[in-house]
Amino acid sequence: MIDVRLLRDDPEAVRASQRARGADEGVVDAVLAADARRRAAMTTSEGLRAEQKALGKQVAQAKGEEKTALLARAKELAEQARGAAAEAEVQGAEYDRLIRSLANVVQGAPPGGEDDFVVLREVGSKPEIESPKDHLELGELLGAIDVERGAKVSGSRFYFLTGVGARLELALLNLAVAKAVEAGFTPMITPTLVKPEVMAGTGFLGEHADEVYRLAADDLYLVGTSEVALAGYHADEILDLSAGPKRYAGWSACYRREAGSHGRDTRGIIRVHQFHKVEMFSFCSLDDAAAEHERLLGWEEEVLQAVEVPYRVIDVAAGDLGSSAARKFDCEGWVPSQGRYRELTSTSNCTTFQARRLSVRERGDDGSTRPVATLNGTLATTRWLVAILENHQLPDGSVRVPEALRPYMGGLEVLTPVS
RNA sequence: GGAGGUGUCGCCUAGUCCGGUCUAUGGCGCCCGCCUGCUAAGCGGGUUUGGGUGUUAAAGCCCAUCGCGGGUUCAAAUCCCGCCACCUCCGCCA
Repeated sequence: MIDVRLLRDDPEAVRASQRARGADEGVVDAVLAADARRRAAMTTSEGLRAEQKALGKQVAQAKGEEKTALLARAKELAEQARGAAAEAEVQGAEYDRLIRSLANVVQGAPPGGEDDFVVLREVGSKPEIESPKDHLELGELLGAIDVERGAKVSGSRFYFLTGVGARLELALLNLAVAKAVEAGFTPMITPTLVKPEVMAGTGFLGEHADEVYRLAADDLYLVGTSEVALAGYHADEILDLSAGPKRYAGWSACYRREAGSHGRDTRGIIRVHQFHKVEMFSFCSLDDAAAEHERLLGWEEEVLQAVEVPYRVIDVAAGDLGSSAARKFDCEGWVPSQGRYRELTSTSNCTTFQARRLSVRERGDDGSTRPVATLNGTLATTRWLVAILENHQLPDGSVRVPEALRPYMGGLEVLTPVS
């Protein structure tokens, strides 16, 4: 949810943002009109209510005939007040629906759609591999990935990580947690089922609602990332951020329906319904948010470098941002079998968009409250196994274990094919 | 799944039976001031949150807020219904 004051004071800024996203800018004026109606209805309703309360006090003290007369008047007023309150509620709900339909105001992202990203830098050198095997072939050789049985048990886009595959994922996630702890994050293991208001608060029930698994019988949602639970962690709280941002590293399973991506990335574990992720989440002051965003990106790059995967950093275009994000940087790892970069991390600055919906605030110097900024970023996911396996493969199908992961794999240096 | 209990403005707490005098009591903590070599004590004042109105900004005024949502009533912390969380016990169960 964006700041209604920004909308009133500078509607053109919001229209420009909507244009940059390729979204409907007419909503801006619809919200403004609804806001005016809402406030008018509220003033009427509150005035009547004040009158009613005053009269109520007279009723309490009056006696006999006077009381009877006042009571008659009070009943009439109560009826009017009820009507006005109902009208105010209708207008308020309409305003709420409209303002929640607005995406966050873009901040510095390049204009355009999915293909209009800007490459900020490329890091690491791509390995020279003659006819590289893809991650699934490697995974099967190593006894690390079993998609056939995944499909047997759960359907397409499910898999088992087996043996060294399971160990490799645990090693990767543990490395990520260790890095996070080193950087001062509080590690968290989060719920993966959340209430509707939390899911809505993070902005995932907007245009991407069909990506989310819902358990109708319990009215709960399966999270697509621990960002959801972490954002909700401080809902309805007033935080003290005077000592700096509150930083959490969430470890969780993530669930995605992948509706609308039929036929894309059907091979292997690039696009799956369930995976694991270590996610950074930061609550910080709005003033500090852009700098914090750079820091999150820095930590992502640190882990990518630790596992020795070549990558590039892109500044995601406005039209490809989620509704909560004002700006987003992705790190894309090199995938030799595809000869291209694929998304491995994504860090978003959601400014105050999520915090407003979830009511996460901090206290200003003057004692007033204001919404905080929230940011998130990927520190490691199951998908990284694709890049790790492929970039470190050897001609015989063995895979060199990056040094940083070895301590988490009992010192194992090379994964070798099982006979 | 069943029975009982609890939920009040940071924390503790009064009020709920019997609706209006609740503009929610008191203590602790915190903030401001006074007083006193300093500190402590003492004294006085302030201290939920959201919104509306107003303004250069503010003050002020108004509405809502006693776990959440409904209902009854001229009027609800208080009465009724539903839900949630926590505690105690019973049953069941990886």
